[in-house]
Amino acid sequence: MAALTTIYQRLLKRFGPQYWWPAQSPFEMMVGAILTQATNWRNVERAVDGLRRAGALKPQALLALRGDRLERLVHPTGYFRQKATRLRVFTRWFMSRFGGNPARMFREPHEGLRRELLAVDGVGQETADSILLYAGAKPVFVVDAYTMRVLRRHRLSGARATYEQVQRFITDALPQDPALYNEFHALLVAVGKHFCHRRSPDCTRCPLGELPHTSR
DNA sequence: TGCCAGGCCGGGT
DNA sequence: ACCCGGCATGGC
Repeated sequence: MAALTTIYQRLLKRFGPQYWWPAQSPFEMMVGAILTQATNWRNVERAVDGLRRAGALKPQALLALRGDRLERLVHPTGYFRQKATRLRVFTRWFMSRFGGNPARMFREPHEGLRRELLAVDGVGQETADSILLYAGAKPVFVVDAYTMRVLRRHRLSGARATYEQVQRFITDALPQDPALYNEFHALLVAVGKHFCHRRSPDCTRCPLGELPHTSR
């Protein structure tokens, strides 16, 4: 079976570097991480652009928005009431815990920081790990729906594998390198977007096609 | 037209 | 420890 590093190299050759996370600041990245939950990235871009035009991509500015204004700004991402609330809850935590200062936040060891993030309402494992890797450059691998599907369909993980199991499988097989984790996860999303959807899996032209795969 | 998108939470088994 | 329903808009 092909090692993960082989898959990584194959994907990099096929898709090229992905330059993740597409954000201009750590706070913008963290906002995007919440907005992209179960949502097309296209819609997130619209919302982030709106927030930028409103000058709300700074913690205190976001918190100064009226509730209904914030809801309208995040409206294109769906779940707009939940997400407006989650953004405010997260930002309040970020302000009170770290003074809204990302450098101070990521000075923390990532294990403890992960636990704190998970305690924030609206931040689950993927969102927490995304923030640690893509805003904080911590050596934490992000597992998402595409990661699960791609690995499953190529029989690199079991059908019932959990988030933690997949995460450990990957981090145990690769050097502990944030830049590598960054690129690999982004590439898994790229290949997933092209070839690995929930239904009607078109794995035949997948760059990993030499590997055996199932339709789930 | 329906199905899906870079999840998370709370309640039930 | 899972499993499910709710949350909601925009694109192809």
